[in-house]
Amino acid sequence: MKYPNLYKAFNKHIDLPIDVYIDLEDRLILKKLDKKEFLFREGEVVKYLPFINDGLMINYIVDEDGEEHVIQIRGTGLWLGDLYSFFSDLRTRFNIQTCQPTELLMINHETFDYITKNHPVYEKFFRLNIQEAYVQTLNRIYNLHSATAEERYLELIKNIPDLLDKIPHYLIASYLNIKPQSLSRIRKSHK
Amino acid sequence: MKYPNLYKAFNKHIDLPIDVYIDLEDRLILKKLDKKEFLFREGEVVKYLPFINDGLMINYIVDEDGEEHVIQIRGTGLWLGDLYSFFSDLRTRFNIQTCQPTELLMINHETFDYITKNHPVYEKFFRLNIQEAYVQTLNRIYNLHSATAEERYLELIKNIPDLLDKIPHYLIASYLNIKPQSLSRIRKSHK
DNA sequence: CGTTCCTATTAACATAGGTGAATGAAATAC
DNA sequence: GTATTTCATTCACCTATGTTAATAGGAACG
Repeated sequence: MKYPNLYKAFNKHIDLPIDVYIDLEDRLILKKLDKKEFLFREGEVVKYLPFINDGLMINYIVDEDGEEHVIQIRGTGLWLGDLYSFFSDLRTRFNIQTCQPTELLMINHETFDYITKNHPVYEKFFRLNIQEAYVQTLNRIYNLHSATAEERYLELIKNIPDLLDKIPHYLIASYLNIKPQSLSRIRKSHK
Repeated sequence: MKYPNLYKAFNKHIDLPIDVYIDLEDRLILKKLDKKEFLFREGEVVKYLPFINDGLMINYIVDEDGEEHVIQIRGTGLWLGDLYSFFSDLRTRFNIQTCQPTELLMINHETFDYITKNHPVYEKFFRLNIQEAYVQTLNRIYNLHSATAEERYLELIKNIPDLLDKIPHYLIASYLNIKPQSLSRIRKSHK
């Protein structure tokens, strides 16, 4: 087994026999990106389902004023791409970029069709995986509605204590839906 | 065919043969709720996948201060429940309530297992359906990040012009993440 | 039918967070 | 190693939205 992180990620939702896993592992596309590299950008059609085997990435959208809005921050052991673009063949709205050198394991359409056809358990996995991501984003909306900027900041660094060292503060500010100046102000009041 | 709305909803994502649809339709549980009735509440384990055949519902979470935060508003032709609770058997955080008399078509576990086993196309449908909902919530986060309260209001009434007549303004305000007083203020400036 | 409660609106005031500008530190480029 | 850009921080000031309170119209209820 070359990628235990991936195997572990599958087994969070389903019981995956080793040989069924290996059948997929042999077909994965390995991709290594440097810091600040793009996996894909707005306007492209996404051709892969990417799993972050090691690293850290963000998903952001640029608005009409050219401002970047960080929608997701995800690291090792998680998936981050655009399922919708992948499955619909429509252009994505998202920009997916690394925050540090990152190793990705990617599934293309051919492999996805092969594994779901031959091992239906994978279809179930992807359904459960998306469900979890979906509920997470609903909770994120609740968080944006019910918590102040300060509370969101404290919760974030509680969940990911070393995040401040790993990615620029202005991206964290964007994720928290505040300006870098406000993040500074909040951080100052907690020193 | 008793429920063309449902058949149409399936065919948005997949090609569903009539007989495969009928096999499901015969197993649906029909539920009629009055205005302001609950489909389920926080703390319950959700036993059904509910489709809104006719009506309007909201999903809200109550915070520690007792304040309600409307996370979703969904009407005829859409699904609204808690997939995560349904599939994980864990208690839900959500309160799902009608805003007007509503007719629901519900799938229980037995039926879900039966139809996905006998007609794999349904498994695919639910995956695609969740994906769409997931991308919608990501866009909602983007909207909360990039648009002002006023812009969110204008976009909402553009998309659902008669919403103001259908549900209390304080629920719309909550969905927009503002107070009723602010909604009044915004509405006043657009008369 | 009047009473009670709930909702929407308005206004005066308060505040969290935004804006713009200045500074220095750190990263990157040459 | 120096020059240049990028990033984090601070400050003074501003604005959108929250807060509190008062009012009034309707719906629900006995």
